[in-house]
Amino acid sequence: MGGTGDPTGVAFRPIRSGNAFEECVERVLSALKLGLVGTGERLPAERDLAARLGVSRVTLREALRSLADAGWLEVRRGRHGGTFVLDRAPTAPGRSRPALSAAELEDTLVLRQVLEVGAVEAAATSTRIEAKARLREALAECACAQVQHYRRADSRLHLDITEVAGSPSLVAAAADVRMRVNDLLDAIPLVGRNLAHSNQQHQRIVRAIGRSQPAAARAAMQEHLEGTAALLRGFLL
Amino acid sequence: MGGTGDPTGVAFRPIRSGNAFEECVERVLSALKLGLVGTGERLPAERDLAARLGVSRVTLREALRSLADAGWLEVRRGRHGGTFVLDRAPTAPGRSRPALSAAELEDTLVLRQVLEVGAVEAAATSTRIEAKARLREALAECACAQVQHYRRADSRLHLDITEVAGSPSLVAAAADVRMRVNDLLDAIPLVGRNLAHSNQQHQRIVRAIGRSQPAAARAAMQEHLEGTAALLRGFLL
DNA sequence: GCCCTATGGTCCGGCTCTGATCCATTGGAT
DNA sequence: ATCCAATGGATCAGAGCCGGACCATAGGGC
Repeated sequence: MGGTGDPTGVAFRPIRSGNAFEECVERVLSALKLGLVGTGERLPAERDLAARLGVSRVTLREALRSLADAGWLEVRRGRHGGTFVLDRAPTAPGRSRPALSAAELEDTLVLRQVLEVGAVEAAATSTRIEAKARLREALAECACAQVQHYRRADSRLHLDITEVAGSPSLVAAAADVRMRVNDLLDAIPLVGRNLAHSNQQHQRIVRAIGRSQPAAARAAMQEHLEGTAALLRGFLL
Repeated sequence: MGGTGDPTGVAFRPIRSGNAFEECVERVLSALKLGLVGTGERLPAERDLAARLGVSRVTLREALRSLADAGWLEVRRGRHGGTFVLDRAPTAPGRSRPALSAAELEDTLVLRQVLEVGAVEAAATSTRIEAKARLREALAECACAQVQHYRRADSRLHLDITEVAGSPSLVAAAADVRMRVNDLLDAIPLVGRNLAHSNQQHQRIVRAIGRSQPAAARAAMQEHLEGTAALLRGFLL
């Protein structure tokens, strides 16, 4: 598993992961699933969003259209119109994971481990008090989140933690791997018991960051991640 | 610096970093600069490489053409033809860095810190003996590398270390940030004194990985990175 | 000497995406 | 009541890119 011995595999991997339309759907869906835009909130105007994504408005519109058709978004016209996030997540079609190899799973888990543990350590050595203050809000929202919205609040909290480290590129990488992990988690059941445990660990992590204790933050995050890692290894292998 | 408070910045970042042609040039150039294909070696055949990069052959050819014009590559036709890597690196046009902000520098350095320190720790807990054996070769090549080729050997060694961690995605991320750091390093002088020091640290790192001592590997890598980080902060700010 | 194969070199039809322009709709400001 | 501004809706010419086919070149096997 892992390296095949061919060093060029890194540089010569595919440039495009899909066409522009698919990428747009993916990105907007990420924003929804990661809790970056909440229920009822409005996405940026089509012209703005298209510019931000570096994509033509026509292409973006197709993506938004398909997400609206799928029940994720609602589009309103007029003066204060826009694209709004609906509450009801579409009924996930129980598509079983198509033969996830052990190597792919390990790839995702190792990457997440490196990114999130490293990020939380950097966050604990950071002095961004505003960003740290935001963590307490996210922590509270996560603690009182309903079960069907827990994944979203959890992801948002983790990204807010990563944000404290002060590296936008790191946040982007963490968001990507987070989406991959979430896709895997969709395939296994979510038990309430894990939620309470998870919230305790979140609290420890945020506290360690607030007190600028890198080692404690590291340890807490490592333990936290080990939980879902074991869960995934157990269910998917 | 860092987070602007807008959480959607992560998801709504540009989808394409450039056109297909530019991306191809970038990728092949990475393979050369990171030492993934050595001097005199042959790149994959155009048809293969185009398929691997997920790009049309026409587009790839334009990229190879421009790299050949720039003196990086030589193209030969016929039975055992192909695209070969030339020895002489083209004379870098002394383009001064166009106003690198402190935030951008910190972004790159934090990301590298997280990725490489995390990777070396994962590598030290890994059991990939073949990959670990490769490290000693890379270490030796790096130790006896000529000054003008040092950057390449150094990059290759670091990527080989990352490879031991067993996560292809992690290697890809590390390669990206490595290129960013190399671009920054191009702007500052390279002193021979740093090289000897660097080689000692490399040795410590590889040894710790070989002996499966994660904490020692972490510490050695952290110290190693801190050196160039301080160098960059000093010269670029 | 002939042919076969693996490579680069060239061209073309068609698809995707872009950039721009204009239209349609809504609600607030005057 | 009228106008205006901010939004989504629609269309089109052209650029960029792709997939495939074919040609050109060199070396090795027969």
